[in-house]
Amino acid sequence: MSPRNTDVSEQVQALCPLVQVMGDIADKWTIGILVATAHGPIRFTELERAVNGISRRMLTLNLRKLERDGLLTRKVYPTVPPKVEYTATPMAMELYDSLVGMTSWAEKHRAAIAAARASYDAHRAAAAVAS
Amino acid sequence: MSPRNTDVSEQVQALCPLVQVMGDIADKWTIGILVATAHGPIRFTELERAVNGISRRMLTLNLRKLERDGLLTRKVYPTVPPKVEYTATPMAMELYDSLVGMTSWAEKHRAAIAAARASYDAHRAAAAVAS
DNA sequence: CGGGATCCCAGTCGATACTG
DNA sequence: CAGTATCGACTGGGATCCCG
Repeated sequence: MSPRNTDVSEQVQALCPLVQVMGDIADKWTIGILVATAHGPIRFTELERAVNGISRRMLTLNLRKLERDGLLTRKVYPTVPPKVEYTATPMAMELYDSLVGMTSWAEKHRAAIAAARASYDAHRAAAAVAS
Repeated sequence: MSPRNTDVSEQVQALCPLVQVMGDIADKWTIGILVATAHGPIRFTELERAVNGISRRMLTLNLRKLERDGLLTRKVYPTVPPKVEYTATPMAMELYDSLVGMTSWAEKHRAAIAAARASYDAHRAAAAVAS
């Protein structure tokens, strides 16, 4: 075995596919990409604009990851200039419903969350002064 | 303006609270913690075991983040030894339904995902040999 | 147009040790 | 028990250049 015991966590990952899968889905960009692709085939540059603030590199990386997981299909049209379309698979469409639930929840409660943060920060600032 | 144009993304973050909120929720550990806390008050060490593979540090960090966002309440019992309970707020309970949807989706499709990965990797390995 | 390859910094994470 | 503090390793992710 490896001298580093870092692989304890690797073993956990191996034993728990759920964590593995969720770790892939529940990442900063994946949700946005999935939501963007769920409305039908979409091109690379369209995605780049659709997913607020993502870089070309991260978009590519995430698209590959999702393609690998079988959530997206990549269709290349050998034209000039090239054209590539990404489409959500049925499996991804199933997930999409839960995703919509999350985003609508976020939209509904974002004001409350902002308020909670402000309150929390104010409280901690006061505590810092008192110290 | 700053010489670096890195802060373009910072501006995007500021303009889009949704991305901000989702970035917090859709992280590797948050989902697990939320699911674990949704079943009633739960103690720190119980959480540590419940959330598969999380380190003590990350647990603390995430708990603070969720508390700040108003999703968790932290109740301290000044006993010896100390006892701290974390409870999901109503807002978090609303989110919980979508979370369950995601995890059950993951559980349902994890085999298909594993197969897709294997197929994808095999395909790429073959392509590498052919090069 | 849709990437791949490389560089590199900043932040994040895990391991470990210490504390009330 | 429930954290905090510190440190080093790793990596996410932007910038940049290039290619079919």
